[in-house]
Amino acid sequence: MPELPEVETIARGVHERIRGDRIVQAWFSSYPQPFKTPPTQQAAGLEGRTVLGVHREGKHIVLELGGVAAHPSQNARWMGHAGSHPNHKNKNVVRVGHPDPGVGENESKAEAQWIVHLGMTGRLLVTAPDVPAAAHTHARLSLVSGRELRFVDPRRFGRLEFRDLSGSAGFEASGAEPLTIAADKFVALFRRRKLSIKAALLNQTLLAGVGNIYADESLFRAGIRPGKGAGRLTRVELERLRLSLCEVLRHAIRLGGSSVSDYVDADGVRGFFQLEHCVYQRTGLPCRRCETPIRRILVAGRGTHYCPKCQR
DNA sequence: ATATGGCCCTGGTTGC
DNA sequence: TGCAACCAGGGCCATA
Repeated sequence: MPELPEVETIARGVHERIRGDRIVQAWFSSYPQPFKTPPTQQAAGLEGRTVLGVHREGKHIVLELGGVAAHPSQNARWMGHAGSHPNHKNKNVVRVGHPDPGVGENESKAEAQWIVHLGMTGRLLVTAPDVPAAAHTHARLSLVSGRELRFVDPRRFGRLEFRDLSGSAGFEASGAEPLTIAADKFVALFRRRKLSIKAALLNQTLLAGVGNIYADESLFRAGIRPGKGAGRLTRVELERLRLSLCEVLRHAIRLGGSSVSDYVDADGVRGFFQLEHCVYQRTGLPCRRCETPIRRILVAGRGTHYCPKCQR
C-alpha cells in the first residue's frame, strides 16, 4: 500500500515527466467510487491546463495547474507569466524551472489542483498512449506531448479531486509532516493520548503519511511495543521514535519505496525497501537483531508485526 | 473531544 | 482440482 515514501517516489517521478506539459483531454470511468469531484466536473476543470508541478502532501499527490491557455495552439512548455509573483507566502505559488536552460527561473501561480489519493491499490502512471490500458483504469489524461497520465485502482479505495483555487484554498494535509516536524511538536502530538502508539502513528490528523508498513518498521527500530499507550511513552522514547521514523522513511525514499501488494512508481518500476523490512510481513521469521520469531497481532484493527524481545 | 468499529472494494490465499 | 469463503486495509462516517 502506498505510504509516504511510495507517494513521494511517484510524485517526484510524475513531476519530472510531465512538468510543463498540458492536459489536452481527460477521460474518466463511470464508477462513482474513486471520485470526490464528479468526473464530468474534473474533466472540464482539467482540460487545457498546464502542469506547473507535482508534489506530495501526506499520502496525497497534488498536481499544481495553471490557468486554461488563452490560445490552444500555444507551446506545450509554456510556463505562464514571466517575472516573480509578489506573494511569496502563498503555498500555491510553485517555482518552475524555465524550459530553456540558462534563462533562469519563472514563477507561476497555480489556479487549480488535481489531488490524487492512491488508497490501497492505486497507481499513477505516465505512459505512451498506445500502451493498452490496464484493467481498472479510472482516469486517462492525454497530454500535449503525446503521453498519457493514467490512474489505475482495482480496489477503488483511491480518491480523485479537482479543486479550483479561485473558490477554495489549496490542499493541505491535515496532520504534521513526519520528516520536518520539530521534536517538541512531535512529543506534544501524543501527550495524554489513550490510544495505542501504533493507532496514533496511523492517525492522519496527527501525522500525515505514515501507514501500516512504516508504523511497524519505525516502532521496531525504536524498540517500542505497538500496543503501548501513546500517552505513556517517555520523551526519550518519543524522540527515539521520531528519529527512527525519519530514518526509515528517508531510507525507503532512497530505495524507491516498498513494493508489497502491487506498488510501482510512475514508470511502472518496483521499489526495493521491502527487502529491508525488519518486521512487516515477516511473521514467524527470525528477528534480524535477536532471531526471536516475529509476532503478528491485531492493534487498532490492523495487522501489526513486532519482535517480542526487542520491543518493550 | 476522543476513541472505536463497520463499511467500501477486488484479488489473492485458504479451506473444504 | 475447483470453487467459494475469507481476508487485507486507508479513510470516512456513525456511534459510544
